[in-house]
Amino acid sequence: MDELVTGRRRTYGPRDVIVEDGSELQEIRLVISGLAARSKDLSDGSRQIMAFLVPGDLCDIEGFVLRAMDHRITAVSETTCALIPAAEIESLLIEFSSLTRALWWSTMTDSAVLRARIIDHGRRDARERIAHLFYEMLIRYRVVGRTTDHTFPFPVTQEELADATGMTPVHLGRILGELRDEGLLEWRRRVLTVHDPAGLKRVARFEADYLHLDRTEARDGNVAERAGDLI
Amino acid sequence: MDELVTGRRRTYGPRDVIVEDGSELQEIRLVISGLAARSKDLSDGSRQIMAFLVPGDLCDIEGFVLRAMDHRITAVSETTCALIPAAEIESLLIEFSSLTRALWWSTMTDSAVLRARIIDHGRRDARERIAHLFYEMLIRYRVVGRTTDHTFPFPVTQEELADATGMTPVHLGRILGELRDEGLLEWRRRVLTVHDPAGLKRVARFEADYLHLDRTEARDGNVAERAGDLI
DNA sequence: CGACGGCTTGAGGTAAGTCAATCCACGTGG
DNA sequence: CCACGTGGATTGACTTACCTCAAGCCGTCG
Repeated sequence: MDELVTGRRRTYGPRDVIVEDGSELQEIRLVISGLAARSKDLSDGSRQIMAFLVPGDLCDIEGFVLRAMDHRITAVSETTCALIPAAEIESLLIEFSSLTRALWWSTMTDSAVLRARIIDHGRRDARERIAHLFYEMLIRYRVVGRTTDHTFPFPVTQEELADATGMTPVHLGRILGELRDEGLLEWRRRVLTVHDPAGLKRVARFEADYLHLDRTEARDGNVAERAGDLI
Repeated sequence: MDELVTGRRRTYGPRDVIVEDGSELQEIRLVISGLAARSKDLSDGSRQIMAFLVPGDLCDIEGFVLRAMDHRITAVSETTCALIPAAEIESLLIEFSSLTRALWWSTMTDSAVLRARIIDHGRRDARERIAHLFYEMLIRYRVVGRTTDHTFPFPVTQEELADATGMTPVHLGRILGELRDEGLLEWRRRVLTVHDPAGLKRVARFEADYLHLDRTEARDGNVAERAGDLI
């Protein structure tokens, strides 16, 4: 690794954007000094910082493996990064078998989902969190071909759902009742039925980018066909 | 991938533990059917589910790469997994250069930190979250050799810190004042001084396992020397 | 039939949010 | 060297989202 960081460097001032949300990358950045932050700006103007990057941390391998960044990296204080050029990385990818690449890709998307969960907990209220989780699960079940409409078995208890969304079973139950009364969904007998997907997506303030469905390197290329109406 | 899943399988009933927290792994599990959850049980009896695993998701590559799991995986409904034996995976690792392995390891520890953040947000209050973040940063700065005592430059604004801990700058400021008044720490002029590391660790309910410091495959093996007193 | 696990409903209580004023340190220019 | 402006921190009064405890309900299974 050391030999890679001897190359080109770049220094960013406080609040400078190091890697833009949505960008496709030609190089990987390694923090040499300073402090940077992974963050996501939400539609309502709030922001969630998901991680701080200290010297020695890599900024954007996910952008490289997944093709597009699903969040932004900014300098907090003055920060200098080593730029590891595309060529160096490409040579790495060549040594990967397709299985290795699939594993790599899978862990990256897992992290992306974790980041989404952090945003949920940090900057969304109970309604939004529940809606977001349900909508995400709907898409994921669709993508793996476990359902073709807006219904799927979701065999968790309210207590488990509360543990996932970081709230009390009691409060979860209340909000669930609201969503039901509003005709958005029904969740009875361990089966979830989404009556109004568009409405659910709206209350969740859902953005699908973090699932990286467009570039699925996995076995099926027909994601659009399976979940296109939801994204 | 398909050819790997033709082998041995195992089925788990609801609430069965699929992979235990802290275990070292001999095989990787792939969810074939059912629903599983990554979760962590906290000392106060509460639990945080960090992700649901649907068919096609891998359970425990992190346990394989990082050596020990930092959380637990349980079946939610009846779940069957394909067991991919160690030998298959070892053969993968052989094709990795040490650089590839370093990258791999780095993304895995990143995910672990993300999971810690989810636990923070879901199951800890403002005090605990702030304390936890500060303590984690202290350790990370120590590990990369940026400080040797309990002081380090932490040049973020209160607003940024609030965005990271998922709260309001106002509330953050109040709690910060409490921690200061209690003599735990001081954070002035962008420099953090931890007066009482043990106390801070206690209010954070900090457990170091998720940082995977024991098995650092990175360039320095002297983590214990650098941060041993904190863990 | 009763028992049990899970869901629902209700009445308070508390942590954290909102809005807004004030304060303080620092930098800049007259 | 002081006046001023600015970004960030602090303080206060009030509101709200969510929690706690506790009782009641309902479907399932023995």
